[in-house]
Amino acid sequence: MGRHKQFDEGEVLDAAAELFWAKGYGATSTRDLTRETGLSITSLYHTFSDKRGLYLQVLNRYLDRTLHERLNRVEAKFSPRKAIAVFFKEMAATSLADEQHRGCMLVNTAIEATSADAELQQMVAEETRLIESFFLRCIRAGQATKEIDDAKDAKDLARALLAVLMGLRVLARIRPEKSLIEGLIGPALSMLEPAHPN
Amino acid sequence: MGRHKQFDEGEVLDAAAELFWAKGYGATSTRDLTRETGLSITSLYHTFSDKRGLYLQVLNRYLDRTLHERLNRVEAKFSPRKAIAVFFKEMAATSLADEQHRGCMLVNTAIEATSADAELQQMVAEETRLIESFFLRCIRAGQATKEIDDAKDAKDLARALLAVLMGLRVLARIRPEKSLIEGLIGPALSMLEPAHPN
DNA sequence: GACTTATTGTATCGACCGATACATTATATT
DNA sequence: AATATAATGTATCGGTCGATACAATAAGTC
Repeated sequence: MGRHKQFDEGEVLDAAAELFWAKGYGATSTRDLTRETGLSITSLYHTFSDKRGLYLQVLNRYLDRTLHERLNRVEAKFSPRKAIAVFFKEMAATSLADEQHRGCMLVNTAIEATSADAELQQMVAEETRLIESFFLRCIRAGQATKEIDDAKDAKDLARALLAVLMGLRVLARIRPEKSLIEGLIGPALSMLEPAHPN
Repeated sequence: MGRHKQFDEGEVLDAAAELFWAKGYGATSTRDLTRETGLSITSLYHTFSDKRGLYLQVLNRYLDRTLHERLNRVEAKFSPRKAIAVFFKEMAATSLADEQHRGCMLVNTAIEATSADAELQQMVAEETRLIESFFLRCIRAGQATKEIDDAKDAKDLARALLAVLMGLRVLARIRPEKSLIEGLIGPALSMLEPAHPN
């Protein structure tokens, strides 16, 4: 065998994520990446194939850490209704805590990825289906226990929640105001509430 | 005086919009713009100052035609509750009718514009406040006539509707499915409904 | 019709892009 | 220690970027 890597791959992906997340794929140059990661351009290409390969690994790492972990955790830990609420509250808190106002890397990718990169588009679309199906499972489970209004269509409810989430993440990037981001959650969650007498 | 322009400025802006809307600002080159508009690079720069100046004019024209017109029309023509519903339904129809799945140019700009262009960011933020205030006016007017649940906070309701709209436009770009885009509107509008007895 | 002024076309600038060639260095195996 | 192999550093490739210089052209004013 030969020489060992002198860097930690995870740390490099984190450093690259800083750039890709804040500036997007196109606006991040390979020079930017060498500066931020400390790696030479040769090592970058040797390890991650090319710029797009690096981006895909960065995005997958981001999704695992920011999204999948949260989805799994809240679904396992809370009642259906509560899981959705906690999910949104954590998303709001995470968004507001980011001083760079980078928004959501998935949403950013969704907007930047054109039809020229069908594979990436497909990946992003699939990820939103994952979120939608989380909402749908929670809603159906909650409807079974009357925790959630079962007069409403579960599929459409899940779709609406997905839209609220995407919107929250867009707004977090351009208008990272506590009152805006946190305020919108209440009415969104009220979609789930059973109708109550006046 | 000298020679007259040999092109219609509006047509040029429309042609440029095709590119900027579909590919974004950064991914559209000045060569692309000359090809699509038919203008020489000299005329482009002479007329619109530079690439960014052209983009700003394109965006403003887009907002006037796609957003402002619709806001003014539905608010003047329909009851508050109905105005919001028609606004969303038209947005859904417009989104689904776009075979190129370009989404919303305002949302696309919101995501692509980094803190490096504070002026553009401010412009986008201001535009979302315009939409939010439309929702807020409708909600308050609807609450006064009991057409909209007046037990809910009008500001937060408007914020939630804004998020749904942004989310709808994101989804329209990556998942332009009729059932998804149209389905999410029902639950979103149900946020406005007065609570009803079981 | 001479002159002025605005528009247009061509050719090109320096900068930066993603990517690679090639030599060098370091480490595991034998 | 010799050798094989992987990681690294430097230098640079051809291509494209946004923008401009400059000459040519056309249409207004006098």
